[in-house]
Amino acid sequence: MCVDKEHKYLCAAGGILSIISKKWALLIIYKLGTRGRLRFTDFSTELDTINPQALSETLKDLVSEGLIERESFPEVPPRVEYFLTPEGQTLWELVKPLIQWAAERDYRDKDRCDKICRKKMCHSKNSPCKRELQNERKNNNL
Amino acid sequence: MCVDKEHKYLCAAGGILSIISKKWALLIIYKLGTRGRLRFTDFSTELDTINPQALSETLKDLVSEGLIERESFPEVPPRVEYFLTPEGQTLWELVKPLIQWAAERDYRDKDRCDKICRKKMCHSKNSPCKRELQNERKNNNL
DNA sequence: CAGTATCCAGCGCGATACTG
DNA sequence: CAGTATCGCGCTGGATACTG
Repeated sequence: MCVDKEHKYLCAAGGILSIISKKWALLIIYKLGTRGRLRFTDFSTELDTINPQALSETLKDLVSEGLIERESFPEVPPRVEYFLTPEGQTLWELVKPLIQWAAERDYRDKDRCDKICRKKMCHSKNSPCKRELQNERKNNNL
Repeated sequence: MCVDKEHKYLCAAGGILSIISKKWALLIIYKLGTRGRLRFTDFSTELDTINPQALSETLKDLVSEGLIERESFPEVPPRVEYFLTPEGQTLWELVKPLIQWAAERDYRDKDRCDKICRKKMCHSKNSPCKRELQNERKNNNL
């Protein structure tokens, strides 16, 4: 596998992709990078109603990738915290400028942000974008 | 839309995701970043049998994102070249360290590369990985 | 050569209900 | 609280054939 150096690089890129391309993975890393430790439900509220199923899966993936760590406290009610591993922090340092670059692009082209919002981040029922869209539609149908 | 600064950042991340998460987009940028100008069929051979349909769509997306540019020459047979725009080069500069980081991880953990290869990069019929996998299976069935 | 047209499969993800 | 179980849809991307 990964027969030559070139192909190895492609594999590596593929590996990053398989991590990053999960819809919520980068945002989870973003949140942990800026906020520090977070609990399961923190993500639910922070990430604009990601559903527990997708969240659970993505967290597991990131844990098994060694990018975040899970610490559970033997309390009632249970408490679990997630945080970046050193390796995750390294990734975060690389991802941060990427997000900043993206934010600047959006700033220069305001329509982009809206389009992206609609397409990628506003599927969830109660997201701010979704509500705005629903209002728009209402008004258009009048 | 993008109601507050935080949400704007999430949108930006979503924008990056929508670009990057296309299976072949990063690799196209990688190839253009390292090779310079490339033609349509160059990608087909460079990228281990990506199919023309997916390639065509991804290229269009990247063009409409302003990350790459398409130049067609009025010749017979037709010739078309793709290359990074300045904006695309900026992205490439940000993506490069990401890929290097990924390559180093894979180097430390050899199994990772194999797994990723299988999962993400070896779907196409004639990829080196695919052929190796088929051989493996044959041997196991003996 | 540089694509387009079609058809189809897999799965990522959303919604919802349930549990230790 | 921190998840798991189940179901279903839509989109991405693969294979193949065709065209200016």
